[in-house]
Amino acid sequence: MASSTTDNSGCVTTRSMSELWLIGQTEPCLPQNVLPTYGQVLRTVLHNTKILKKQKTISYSVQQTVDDLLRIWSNARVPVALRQNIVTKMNALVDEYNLLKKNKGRCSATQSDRETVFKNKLSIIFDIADKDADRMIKIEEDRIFLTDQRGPRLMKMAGIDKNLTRQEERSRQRKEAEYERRKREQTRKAGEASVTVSTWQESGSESNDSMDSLDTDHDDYEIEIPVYYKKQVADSLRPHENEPKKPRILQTMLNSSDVSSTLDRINLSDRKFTVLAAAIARANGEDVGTGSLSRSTVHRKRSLHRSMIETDVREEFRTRSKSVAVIHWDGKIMENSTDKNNPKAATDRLAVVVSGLELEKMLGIIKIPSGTGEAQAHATMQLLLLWERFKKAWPNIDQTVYRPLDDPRVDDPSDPFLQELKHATVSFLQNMLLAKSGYMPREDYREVTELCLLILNTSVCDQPYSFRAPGAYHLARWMAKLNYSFKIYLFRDQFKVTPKELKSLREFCLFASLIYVKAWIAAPVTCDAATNDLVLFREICQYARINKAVADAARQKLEKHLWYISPELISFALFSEKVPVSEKRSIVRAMSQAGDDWSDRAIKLEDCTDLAVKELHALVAASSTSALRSIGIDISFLHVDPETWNDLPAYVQAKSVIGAIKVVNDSAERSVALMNTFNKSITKSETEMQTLLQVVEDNRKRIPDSQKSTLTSYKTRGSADSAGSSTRT
DNA sequence: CCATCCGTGGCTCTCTTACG
DNA sequence: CGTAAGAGAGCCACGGATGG
Repeated sequence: MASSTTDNSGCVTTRSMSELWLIGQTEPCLPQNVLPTYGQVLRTVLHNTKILKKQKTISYSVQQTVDDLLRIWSNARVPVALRQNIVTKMNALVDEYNLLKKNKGRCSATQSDRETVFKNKLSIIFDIADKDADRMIKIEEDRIFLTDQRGPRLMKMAGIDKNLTRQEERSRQRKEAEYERRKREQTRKAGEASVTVSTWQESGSESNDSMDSLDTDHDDYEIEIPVYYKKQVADSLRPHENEPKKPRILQTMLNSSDVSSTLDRINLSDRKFTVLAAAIARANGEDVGTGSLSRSTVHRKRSLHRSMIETDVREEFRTRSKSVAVIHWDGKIMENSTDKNNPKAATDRLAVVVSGLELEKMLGIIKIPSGTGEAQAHATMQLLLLWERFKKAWPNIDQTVYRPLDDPRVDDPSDPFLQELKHATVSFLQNMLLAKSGYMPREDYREVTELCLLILNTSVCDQPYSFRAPGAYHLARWMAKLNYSFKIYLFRDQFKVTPKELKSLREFCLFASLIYVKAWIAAPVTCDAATNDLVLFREICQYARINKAVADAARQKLEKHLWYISPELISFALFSEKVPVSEKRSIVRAMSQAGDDWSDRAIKLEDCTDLAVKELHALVAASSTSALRSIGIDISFLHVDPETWNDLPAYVQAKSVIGAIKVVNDSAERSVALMNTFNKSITKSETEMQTLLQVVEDNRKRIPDSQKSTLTSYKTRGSADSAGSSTRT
């Protein structure tokens, strides 16, 4: 606010000055649309005497206030008591207040009781109605109004509702402040004018006269102004020469998208930056009052810059040369901070990242909108609660005593399906563990593998397996879910779980250990993805015999994720070791029959019917060949028999290209971590969140560390900086 | 005169801390 | 150990200021 705190004298008052003990801010006049309360009357009386300091006595002020009061009551058409009685009543009020104030230092119970009583009294009506008023009032509406004013005090005159009155009250206060400001501004301008005159006429007396005529109150501030303007006038005589460069760091900071993006990156709130900006500007010798600086301004500017940077980043990404790129995604359950209706609900966030040659770009982090996503999020959240319990119980659990899966269905001799699965899984996982450790993408994969083997009652190594303590669940959602469930299930004897929980845990572990883990672990191998997915799909269909509900749910889920057997990617199967040569021949034949038509795009496999009995070559479509060609692979080997492909350099090279495409989600997981950091800060709106994440990613990329060399040389984004500031000036 | 900008108040929510 | 209070956050609406 412009009213400076240095003005301790004169007509300008500060809030702290007009603050009175126990009753708050003084009021220059009574409220016009209600019947005033004790508090309002007292505040007005004291305003006239204490604040204005016009040498008005208490009794004079009381008289004035009584007049005002009578006018208001007559507006309300309520008959009032005799004037003399009102004056007496008001004097008594002032006396009571003064007496109370005199003893305010005392800490006795009596005093505090008195204060409370008095405080309560402040908010009730200062009743000056005639004692027969109720009988005398003819209009029913007026009677209701008086009754209301004596009680809840909700009504206002002329039927104005409460909100409107509050607005009016605000508006009135604004007008008052504005009036004071304008008065000072006039004084200041008068000072300026007079100085100009005085420099011309070499006479200072006139300026004093003009100021006197304008305002009788002088203070330091008003006196200083002419000096300043004298300097200005003096400077204007020789312009562009000695003019001190006005520091404009405030504007520059606000208009710099670089500053804005850095703020986003370091997760600084609007308000904090507002304070910081003021401090910086002041350190730079700039008057904060001249520029625009408020939390709202900062908020708007940041929002603006965010969207600008985002469009910039997107445009840059769109126009850059395209090469082979892969989409990664990774999900995590987190609290849905951008949903206003239900902020505590869990949602499934899916980070989508595209990576390729010298390129890694986060496309966005989306909410999974589908019902299954929500249901899954809900389920996982439930599991998290269980997990929390388990974590607490962990220290008391004997790690050497665990019980593997003991479901009778596995050993059912009438149905060998599960047993076959078990054998396949165990041998697969053991191979996996024995294979060169480099194959394990990450440690948590290994853990899941080992847990799975334990579930299937297979020893992992000679010595007793040492379990990891349950950690934070910052893992990818499936990984986490597998991890929790396996561990809890293994120690189900030592950890209290409800029968219902146990049942669902068993179902989950059965399915996961026999089918899911195998597919999950094998998923990173690009070349085998197609055939793996197909096998997985078949297994799930067969699993319906064991548990139809689980199988159906899994199949529905999988049907949405069958990218690798979509027409465009099915050709990757040509490079798989797992696909028999005969099948490869069929695929090639199908490809040559289907032609090479890029226009028929099909990223997603639409038709899932009969998938369980289809072979890979049945999924080939027109875009299969062209997709292969489009990523820069020499497809000449297609004309040769698959038997001899491994001898062809073109094939070997193509295979390495395909194999190099990462299916593992490191980058996506980084993005998830990013999302996690900003989940509950800076913004609450979804679109802002998206732009924010883009901005932060961009900033992190441009400024990877805080070394001086980095800081001095990083490329700033957005040339609109200077344009922005110039338009403002 | 109108469009746009700016600052403030107010709302709701979360997180921390002090207190009983 | 639970709870109330307070601080701090984002965001929206509103009204005044301002500049073309």
